[in-house]
Amino acid sequence: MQDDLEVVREAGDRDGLLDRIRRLVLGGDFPPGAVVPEAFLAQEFDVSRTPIREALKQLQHEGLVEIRPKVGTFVREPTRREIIELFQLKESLEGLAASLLARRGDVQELSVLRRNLEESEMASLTHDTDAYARLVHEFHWTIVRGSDNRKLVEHYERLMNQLAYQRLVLRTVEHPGRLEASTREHRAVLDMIEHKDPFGAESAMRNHVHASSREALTDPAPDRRN
Amino acid sequence: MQDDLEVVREAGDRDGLLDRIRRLVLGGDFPPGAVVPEAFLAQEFDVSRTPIREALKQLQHEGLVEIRPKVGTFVREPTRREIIELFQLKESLEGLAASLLARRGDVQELSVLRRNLEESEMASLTHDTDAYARLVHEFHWTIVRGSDNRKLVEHYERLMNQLAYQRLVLRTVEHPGRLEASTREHRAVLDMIEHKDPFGAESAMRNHVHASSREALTDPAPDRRN
DNA sequence: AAAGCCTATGTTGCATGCATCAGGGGCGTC
DNA sequence: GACGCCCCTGATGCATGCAACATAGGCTTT
Repeated sequence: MQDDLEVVREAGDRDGLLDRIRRLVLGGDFPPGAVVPEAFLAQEFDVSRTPIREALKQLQHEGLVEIRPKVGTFVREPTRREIIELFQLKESLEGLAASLLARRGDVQELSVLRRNLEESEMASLTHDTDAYARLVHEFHWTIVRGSDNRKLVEHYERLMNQLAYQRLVLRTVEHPGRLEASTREHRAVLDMIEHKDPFGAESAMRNHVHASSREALTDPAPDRRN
Repeated sequence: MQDDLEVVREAGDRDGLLDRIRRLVLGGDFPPGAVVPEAFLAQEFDVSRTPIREALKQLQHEGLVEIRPKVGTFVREPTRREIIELFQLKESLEGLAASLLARRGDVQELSVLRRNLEESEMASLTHDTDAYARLVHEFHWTIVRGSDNRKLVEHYERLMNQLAYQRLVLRTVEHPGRLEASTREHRAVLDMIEHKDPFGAESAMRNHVHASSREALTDPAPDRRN
């Protein structure tokens, strides 16, 4: 049930080098805006600069870093505007995913989602926000994977990488009352999927994402620099 | 009004090398499934293999080629299933774009779209399918760009690259009666946008994409190998 | 003749070296 | 003291060379 997506190694990806560097960047080990010298990464991963450069170029393509020619590679922090744009996309893609899953009506996914929802309610009651954030993450991913549309999964993955989801989800979860509302919305989505109502599922999911995005974009940790 | 998107050169992209190789691959100059040796491209573009490799890795990431480690780079032809998946995404993304444009109600884009629609009707009457295909292409791109959501544009671009649009659009256009129906659907979309009705615009656009995708996936040039 | 091994070849994967250039700091000038 | 010029440093961008490996084809063996 864990991230067994993308088990396939990219060509020549020395033991998943791309993934490791991506985690380094996403993990916030580097302050956003900081430079990430190729030589440092090369030494860090004990390879030459060549494969490092290839990986960095991919990360640039993914929008995670910015490579300023002849200057260096910088960790890219999405602007507020980009976050809004990404949430609009998220709403659309997850809506599609919910719709497709509802149409398929796959029992396998449904039981996973039901179980997830139960655990979420538990975490909600005990106010275990960490567990809750993790469960939300799994809930959404399960639905996206359940769409059985690999291209959708790929695009969603790119999207989520750029959103640096973890922090934002935590923000959302910390809003008073949001946690309970979120759970209700999840249940609504699951209901619609169980009723095999693609349109309703899409609508419910979009409502949910929209709501959570509004919370993610307000108050806690203002950080209005962008 | 031409593809002035992505004018910015990627870092170290020796004069748009990535774009040039992408065009080579998309242009069908290589038979799908054929190998594209790095050495050949290196000679072709008069650079060393290093920047070629970087570009090829990106193309793999875009899903346009497949790099089999230690074997070679192969032009990737989407399977029928992938085409279906991509059209589902297309429907969703263009629906979002239409919705956003309708909400913005930008006059600039509207006049472009009106003009495009007029020309389309001309091409429809004279059965100039080439011109029609080009106009359809512009119509959709104008709406996507008009969404004023750059991330959406980026994802759409990736999507369309994988769809090798040209061929499929031509297929669609060659369906009897489809050409007129397509024009009507375009008008419906534009109407909704002009009325600043996001929901209606999204719906109209999704209907249109869905219809055209159904045609694109049937009869002409069966090619059921996948 | 069929099957299996083995070598030959073409290609990739990566390390290394060098040219190039952006930016910073020091110096001189006004 | 402020401004501007110039060199210097550090990093990148790319070419090149070599090792490793997947595949094909022939050869041997049964």
